[in-house]
Amino acid sequence: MQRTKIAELIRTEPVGTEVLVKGWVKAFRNNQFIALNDGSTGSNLQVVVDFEKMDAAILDRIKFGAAIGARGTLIESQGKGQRIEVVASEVEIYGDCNPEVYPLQPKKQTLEFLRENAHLRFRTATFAAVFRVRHALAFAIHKFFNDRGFYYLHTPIITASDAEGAGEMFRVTTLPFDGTPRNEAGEVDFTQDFFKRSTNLTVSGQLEGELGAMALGDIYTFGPTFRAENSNTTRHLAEFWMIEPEVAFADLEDNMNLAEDMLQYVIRYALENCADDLKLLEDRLIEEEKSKPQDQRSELSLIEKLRFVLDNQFVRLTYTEAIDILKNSNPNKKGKFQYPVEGWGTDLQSEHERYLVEKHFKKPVILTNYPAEIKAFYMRQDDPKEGVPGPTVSAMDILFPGIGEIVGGSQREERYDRLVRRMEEMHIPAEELSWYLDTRRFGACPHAGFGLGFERLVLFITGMTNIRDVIAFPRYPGNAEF
RNA sequence: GCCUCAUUAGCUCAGUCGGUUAGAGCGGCGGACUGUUAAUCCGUAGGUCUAAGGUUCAAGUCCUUAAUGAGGCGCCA
Repeated sequence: MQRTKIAELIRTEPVGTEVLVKGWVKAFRNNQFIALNDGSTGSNLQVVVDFEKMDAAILDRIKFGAAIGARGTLIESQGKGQRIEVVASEVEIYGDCNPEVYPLQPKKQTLEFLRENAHLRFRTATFAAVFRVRHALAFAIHKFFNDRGFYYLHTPIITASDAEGAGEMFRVTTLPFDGTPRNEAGEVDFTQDFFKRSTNLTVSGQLEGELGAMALGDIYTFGPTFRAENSNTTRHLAEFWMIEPEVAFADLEDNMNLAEDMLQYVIRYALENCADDLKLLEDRLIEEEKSKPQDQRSELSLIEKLRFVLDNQFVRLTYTEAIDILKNSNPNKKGKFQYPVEGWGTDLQSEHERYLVEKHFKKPVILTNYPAEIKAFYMRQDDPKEGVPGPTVSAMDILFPGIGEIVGGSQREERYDRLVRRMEEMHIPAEELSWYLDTRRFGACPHAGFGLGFERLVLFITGMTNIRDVIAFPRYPGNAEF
């Protein structure tokens, strides 16, 4: 007999038919009622067994966590709390689960405990919901770009370019640590390495992405990204997934529109396709915040927050405008900022970004036209503008409440001379990036793109608070478990 | 990397001013009940108080160092 998934049964409710269901025991109440979950939905299916007729040896093996199959008739539930249930005529045990040694318990477990048992945490309702939503978001991103005529470009994971300055890199090598080959100058001789040169894991697919965009028009990447920064926060991972669209014949305005459309599209997709899981995550968040003082709780529920992002345009303002707002803000005047906002030209601290997003505007904010000094070499140099103290670039950062920077992007500097001059100023070796500069020598065009931290998006949409809880097996300083 | 806080039963936590035998809930185990919904009821076992050193007549409690975890900051997506 063909097994039916629980999500299918709940959707179609084929009352009166014989069904076979397979899943894991989430509860066994009253020696009679099995709550069965197979991962197809957060909802459990109630399987009713007749303990007087059932083999006692089987009955005894129906434990929390055990994998079982149950065959029987699907009926309208005789009890409250669910619409349908299966009256089992036969129960088969596939895998026992000894409660004396099984780390999980049918109770609330802390996220910290589950993080240490990441190999088992998919089995909890919260994490199953997180990973179903994560899947839906990944799918929605591909759908969004595909429907708009973007091509999914796989940029390399191993890269020889060390010139981006996007962060510390993980070295990739097959050279031995003991007796590492040296050249005459005493330096490590990378000509003997696998690639005959020094290589690292990628910190960004952008430069390669730009190459694709110069022929395919609109491309995006969606792949693993590695940063060897010693970052210990709830927003950073050493291995994370990044989405990087790159669009030919586009300027900063187009770039902002694309990013805002994409974020709203995937949030709408999640609301429409993950309603049950989002409700579960919303309830979890409410429960978690009960232990917090009133003023630290969220003003909006999770689903309200997501709808709010859909219903409101993101605020767009320049760095220069943001500095003015911050300078004149109450916390700045009263000395409440740890880093007082004094002048134009320094980077914003996360407390400043939080103030703008969470207190001043209370909605997502796109900050643009940052000082050139604090941004990457490839960003397009703006024309001087009245009231702006120094040179700026066509950069944009999208700031989300609770997350901070979720998107960072820019219009790219397509003018060869200006790009090369900027690289010289920033001591970036042009010869190493000659392939990149070729895009500016042959058929250059205005273009723009951005990077979206996928886990930060998942974090925002699931209402989880630690990025280590929205990726299956998080990698961060001191931890590469599982 | 810096700052703050934490570490007591399988899990979540309480433990008073340093003072006799370290407690609770959940979970486990045994039993009862049998239309339950975190099932309920009765009984029961379970502890190197993170580690090492120190102060003291006496340390879960005070001090030092370390490990691990959490949160904040920096770096950023």
